[in-house]
Amino acid sequence: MSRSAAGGAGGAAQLRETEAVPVFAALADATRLRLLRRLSSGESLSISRLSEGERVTRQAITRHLYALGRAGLVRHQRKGREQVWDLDLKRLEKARGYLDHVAAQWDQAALRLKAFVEETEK
Amino acid sequence: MSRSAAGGAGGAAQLRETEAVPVFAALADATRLRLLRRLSSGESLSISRLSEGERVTRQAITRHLYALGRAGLVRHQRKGREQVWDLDLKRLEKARGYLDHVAAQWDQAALRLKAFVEETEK
DNA sequence: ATAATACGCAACACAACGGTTGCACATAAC
DNA sequence: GTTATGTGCAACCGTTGTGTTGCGTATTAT
Repeated sequence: MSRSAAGGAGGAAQLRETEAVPVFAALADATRLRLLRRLSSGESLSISRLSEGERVTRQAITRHLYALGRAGLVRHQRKGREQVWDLDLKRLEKARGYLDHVAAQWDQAALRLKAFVEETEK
Repeated sequence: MSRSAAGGAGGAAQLRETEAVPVFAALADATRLRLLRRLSSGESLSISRLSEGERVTRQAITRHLYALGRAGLVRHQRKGREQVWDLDLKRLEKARGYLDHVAAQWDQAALRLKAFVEETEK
């Protein structure tokens, strides 16, 4: 275990949670998680390329990509007749903060629960 | 930063991602995040208690709690005329694994992207 | 016994989500 | 110039999610 920052001074906790919602929503889909994973290779990929192997239409993939984009996880860029997508590292790092924050919250909960049990068993 | 475990041997990645979906879906709501936070105190809370301060009806809260329950994050228990809810620590730890997994994936993506840039700038 | 509290169930409304199809348009490729 | 490829746009549809209201039932308090 051991998590340092994130849950520390719980000042901005409230605000962070609301900010985290769109991120979690974006991650709540298997197709989108796959897209993110493919983009994690570091290679920019076009919509058609990203549609290969998926069982849904290109249009569906396009929508998923924009969904990820709205959450700030990916960006796109025109390249000839193609539209290529990349991870947005800056925002991604911020999003990671949300994950860490929630994880830290759960760690603290675990500690508190253990304390509860110990006190009860006294 | 620096993250060690969690994403380590990325063998079960595919499987984990699908398992993670319901968890992320459960976290993709401000009300549910608040409920989780309140339950993180370690104290078992009834539906009525958890409804206090929220701007939606008790029924809405009930549904949110069951949504969290379906994702395996919380459990409930009958106590007289009340139904009290707790965090499900065991499952919670597993869910934390999902968060760490995704976070680790992003870290690796960052490294790959840096490598990409360096190679391009040669 | 009566009243207050805590909850369960069911029906309903509405918006959001995920996916599809059909077609138009722009850019490469030949 | 023609053809093939990659996208964009819009309409449409079924499902799921979120919230409500109304009412019934169980438990606790007085």
